[in-house]
Amino acid sequence: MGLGQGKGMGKGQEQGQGQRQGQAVGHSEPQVMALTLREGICVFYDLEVTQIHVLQGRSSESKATEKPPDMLLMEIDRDNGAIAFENNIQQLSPSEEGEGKKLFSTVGETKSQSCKDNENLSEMCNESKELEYTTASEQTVLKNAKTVKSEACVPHEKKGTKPYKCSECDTAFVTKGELSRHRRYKHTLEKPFKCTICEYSSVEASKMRRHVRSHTGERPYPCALCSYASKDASKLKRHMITHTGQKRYECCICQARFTQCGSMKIHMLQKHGENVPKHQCPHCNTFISRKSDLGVHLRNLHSYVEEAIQCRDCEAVFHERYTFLQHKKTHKGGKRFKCAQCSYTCSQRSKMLEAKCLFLKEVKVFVFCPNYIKDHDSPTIAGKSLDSSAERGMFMLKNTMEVMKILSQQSVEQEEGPLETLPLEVPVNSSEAMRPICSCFSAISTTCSNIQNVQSAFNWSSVKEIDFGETNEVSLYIPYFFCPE
DNA sequence: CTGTCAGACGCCCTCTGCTGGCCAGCG
DNA sequence: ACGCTGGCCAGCAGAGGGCGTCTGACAG
Ligand SMILES: [Zn+2]
Ligand SMILES: [Zn+2]
Ligand SMILES: [Zn+2]
Ligand SMILES: [Zn+2]
Ligand SMILES: [Zn+2]
Repeated sequence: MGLGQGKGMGKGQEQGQGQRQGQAVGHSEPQVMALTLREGICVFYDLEVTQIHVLQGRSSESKATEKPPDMLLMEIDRDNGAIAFENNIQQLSPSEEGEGKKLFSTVGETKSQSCKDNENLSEMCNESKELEYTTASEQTVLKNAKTVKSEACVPHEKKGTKPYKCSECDTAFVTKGELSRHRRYKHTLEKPFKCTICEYSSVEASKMRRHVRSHTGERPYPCALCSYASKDASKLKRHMITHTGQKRYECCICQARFTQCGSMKIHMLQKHGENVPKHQCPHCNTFISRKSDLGVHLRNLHSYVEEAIQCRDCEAVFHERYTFLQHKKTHKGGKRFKCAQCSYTCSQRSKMLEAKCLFLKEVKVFVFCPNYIKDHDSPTIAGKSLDSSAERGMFMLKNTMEVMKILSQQSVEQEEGPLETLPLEVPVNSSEAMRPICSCFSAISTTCSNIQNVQSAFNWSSVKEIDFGETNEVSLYIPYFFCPE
């Protein structure tokens, strides 16, 4: 028990001293999520920096800035509990932060503040020290008093007990070993322990042992209450909280409670933030607040579907759900099927079939990327000159589809070597990767009511006359409409 | 015996991504 | 009206960083 007490207390002190906010972990983005409430302004670290797009707010001052979005300003509107995010901020100095009030709390700490309840005694003792940094009126306390820095706030620490001071960041340690370990973590980045299976390396041997379990799947820490087993002890401890139903983290604005700190941070960002960056889908114009949800979106709507999706209203076939849904909309309302030979129109292929006004013809086309078209006034395939304007139109038609980049890359590689600027997300030279082309084209083709329109709109008249036979040809099905008569 | 040191252990933290329930919008 | 769908959301676990403390070996 003495151990536990000492540990908890030491931890609080250390983290107060460590003061990672300003120095920001050095090798990675600032990760500390402490919010410091000071004159209504909070510094909000640790926003996702991988986000793709920043939504423009209603106010035009949310202009693009060179500043990396590793931290944003968050202004609390006390009246409505909103937090406004801005891009330009000035960072509070650590001492300023120390004077601030923390916006985060844990339920346990709130209880320990009142110094009663049946909290684990040692825990209370550990946490009680943190109380002096908080006023009862404040809603929140940051776990472990993370932002508290000055030594005045660490009364048990005597000067001189940490004689080993880091020359690069002023952090002090009790032993030389701690200092050298700290230097490896923060400054030299020396990682003597290398994994033989992957590229991972670590500062400490124990970290390597822990890492190796991710390869072996070994789970030495079984839960006594369920079938779960963990790879390390702290994961099991975290898991056990799920059996108690305890929600240690509380949102200071709406008092919603959460099981994990990260959940609360996401909540605060998404629920109480304004101008919060969103993720834009690279394939469509959808903006999604969470990166993981964008992943779901990509899997559900933009992934290749092995089993072809057949449109009920026409011959179009799709391997991507999103394209299919877009296509379906074209059947809505308007009479998209028009006989090229008479005035008959209808909205569904089936009706056209009933009227014996539809048949489909297969044509083949080539695909080029914009760079290729740009660099080749007269692209050739199999020695045959192509109508560049027609091909250009062809490409422009398809340029929005990511998969076109794949094909484009393929065609460029054949003639010019790799193209460095186009990202690849599915394997090049994969026949599967080529299939969605049909879906793409089908979606586009629905904008034209007949082949004449298609030809005039995209200047395709020459396309179907070309003698094909190269690898990057694509079969398309163009609807022809005519009356049997 | 005592101090020092390296290695080991354990804790706490963050970031990340998946999952399934919820719910509003839409056909 | 109703079922479906897809974004929103909290729960949760995997992986890893950083550091306080313990422990055993060893030198003085
Ligand atoms: Zn340092
Ligand atoms: Zn490895
Ligand atoms: Zn369990
Ligand atoms: Zn809230
Ligand atoms: Zn999309």
